[in-house]
Amino acid sequence: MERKTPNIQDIARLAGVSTATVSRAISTPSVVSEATREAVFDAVRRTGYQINLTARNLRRRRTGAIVVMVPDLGNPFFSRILAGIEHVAAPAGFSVLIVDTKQPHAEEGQLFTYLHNTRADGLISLDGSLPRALLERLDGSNGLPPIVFACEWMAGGLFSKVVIDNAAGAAMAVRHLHNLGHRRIGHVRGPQGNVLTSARLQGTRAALKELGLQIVPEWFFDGDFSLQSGVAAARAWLALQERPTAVFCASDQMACGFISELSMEGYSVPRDVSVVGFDDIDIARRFIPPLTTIHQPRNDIGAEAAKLLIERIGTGMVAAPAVHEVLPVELVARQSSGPAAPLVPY
Amino acid sequence: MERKTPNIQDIARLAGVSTATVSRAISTPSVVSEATREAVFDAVRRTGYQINLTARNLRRRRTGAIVVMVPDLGNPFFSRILAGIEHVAAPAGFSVLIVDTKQPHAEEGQLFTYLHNTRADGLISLDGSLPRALLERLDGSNGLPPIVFACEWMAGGLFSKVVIDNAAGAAMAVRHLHNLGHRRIGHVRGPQGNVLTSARLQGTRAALKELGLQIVPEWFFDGDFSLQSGVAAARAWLALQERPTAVFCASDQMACGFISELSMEGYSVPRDVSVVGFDDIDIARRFIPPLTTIHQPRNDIGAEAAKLLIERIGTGMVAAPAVHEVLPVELVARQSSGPAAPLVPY
DNA sequence: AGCTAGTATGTAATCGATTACAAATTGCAG
DNA sequence: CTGCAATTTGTAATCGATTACATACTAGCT
Repeated sequence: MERKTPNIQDIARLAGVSTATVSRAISTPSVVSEATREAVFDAVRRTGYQINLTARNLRRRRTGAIVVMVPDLGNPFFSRILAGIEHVAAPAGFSVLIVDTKQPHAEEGQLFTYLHNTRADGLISLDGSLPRALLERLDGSNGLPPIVFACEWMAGGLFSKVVIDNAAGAAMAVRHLHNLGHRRIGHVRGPQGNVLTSARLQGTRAALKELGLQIVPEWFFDGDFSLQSGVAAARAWLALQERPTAVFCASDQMACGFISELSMEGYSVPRDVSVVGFDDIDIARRFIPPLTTIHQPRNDIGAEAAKLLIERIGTGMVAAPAVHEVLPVELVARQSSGPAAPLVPY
Repeated sequence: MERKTPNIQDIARLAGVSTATVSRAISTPSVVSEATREAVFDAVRRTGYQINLTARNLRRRRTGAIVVMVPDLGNPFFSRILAGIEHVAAPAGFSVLIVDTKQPHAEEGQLFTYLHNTRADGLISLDGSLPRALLERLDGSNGLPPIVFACEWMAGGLFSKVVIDNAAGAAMAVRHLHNLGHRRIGHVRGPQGNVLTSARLQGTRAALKELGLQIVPEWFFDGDFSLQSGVAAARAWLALQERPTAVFCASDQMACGFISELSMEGYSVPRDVSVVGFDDIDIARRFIPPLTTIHQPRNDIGAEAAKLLIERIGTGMVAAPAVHEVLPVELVARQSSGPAAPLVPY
């Protein structure tokens, strides 16, 4: 048994060549002669040699890793996006490093070490609320790694991003409800200050206005994308004197929480109120009733973001213009939305 | 603007000391004099110097990263476990690297490069079906990194693991149904060959036997933990002449799929059949009806696994005996399970 | 003053690869 | 047989930190 893992020197000795040749045989086989190549590969096989990536990366001035910043790892919404990222990054030779930005240890100082280019060659952020100060120092300008946002983004358009048309999605949801005959439509918002919240809110407002429907402030409920906040919205809905007959929730999780709470209180969806979600998470089609929602291609978002980032890393990340990719959304009509009840209760 | 990021030499020059002193000022501040320390820190501040982790890691012969192997990143069951791992690993100075073992690129050869110690200092696997051949070469013996399994594990007890008592959990579920008066109890299995599948199946069988209930083969449905397989099990249940009055599903996802499909066919839970799940995923408490299930402390599982691994990495990973940690599960009774109907229909 | 112990710093080797440059070898045309 | 280009290989510098060892200096004691 070896005392330690073999290194390139050991291979060189065994194959009777220099380390330079070993390196070449491994990285650019075409430039070494048939015979030497075989000798080297044979030595590699015999020893089980594995290249030391740390050393290679040091010399090549790269890390072979990309960091993904996730607002909340516990939220299943992100799982498929991560899968999409991993699906593209791994074959391209990049490891995927994940950071939960909402963890207490992820304060500005800590985050910066992740962004720094000795840790990763690039960064994908699913969190649009990273401290500005942090990012201004980044994105290629100072030799620091390129950044791509996905799902969420930062105002200003400075950074590349892969997103969906949130306003359009929201408008689709509202129009769908309108088509079903609903004229009193409410909305459960995402968390304050979130870009998705404002985009979906704005889309909702615009569609309501366009359809000539009134915008009733009491019908706009606070939320934060979580199940629990959907529950809270349902309680608020129950407390209303005049209730909207349909509610568009800015996330499926909130829609589930909303329906669940109403159901516990003896109300039924869509009989008593129609509900539309946003995201099309896995459970949506199997919720009871199955959720009408705006489908987001989560896998593709992750994959596209990774593709974009890796491209940037490859091109020496010179201050290329930011790319803004917008992926399509579609309405998936299921059973949580139905025709509006006649104006006068039967 | 600098042409490139500053390195330790630049700091040394600026502070008027040697690189050795800079290194010491940063890693072990107590051994340098007050004055020098200040000079160094000042230079660091002025330049925005960030240590090059690749170089440090090369010299220290470590990577500062741990790899987590996830059977299916798209499955939300794993999200909280990842969060638990990240929560412990990040403050301890380890980055978390994730690999989806079910991706096509994750073949044996590829996987091995992840396991190799130039990539990571240790490995947490949530996948109990890694190729044996792969693992036999690992776990400290050859200077390769230590491994901890979490949730799933590999038969043989060679590796450390953090798990729950799956058989006990299954037995709790069965006993709960028995207490409610059910005498005809079925089970939806996990995927073939999975350790969780067999443990939960075995626990189910044992409890049935202990309670003097019959074990009817037709009441044991195939599944693979997914929503869709729960749907399939529901169809199988519907097709039966003699149906069990209660079904224990080996995962919440299957339980949701099962209930959902029955509901679409006009059946209602728990009126027509009681259902118990396993895992207590986030949506469980908000499903309709809220799911009775076996609660797994997913966050803790991840955190414990990370703690264990990091400990091992710290102690130079000499062939320490494998540690097998078993975390407690508990039954959470909600509304998907109810009293058995009287033997003769009303 | 002379000696010891302790503190602070510098010199240079080292981690394990990559690669610019030089040198050696081979092939072939003239 | 000579000369030149093309191919293959080796030498040694390099990436950016850490650390063993050596050295310089200070303080305290006899």
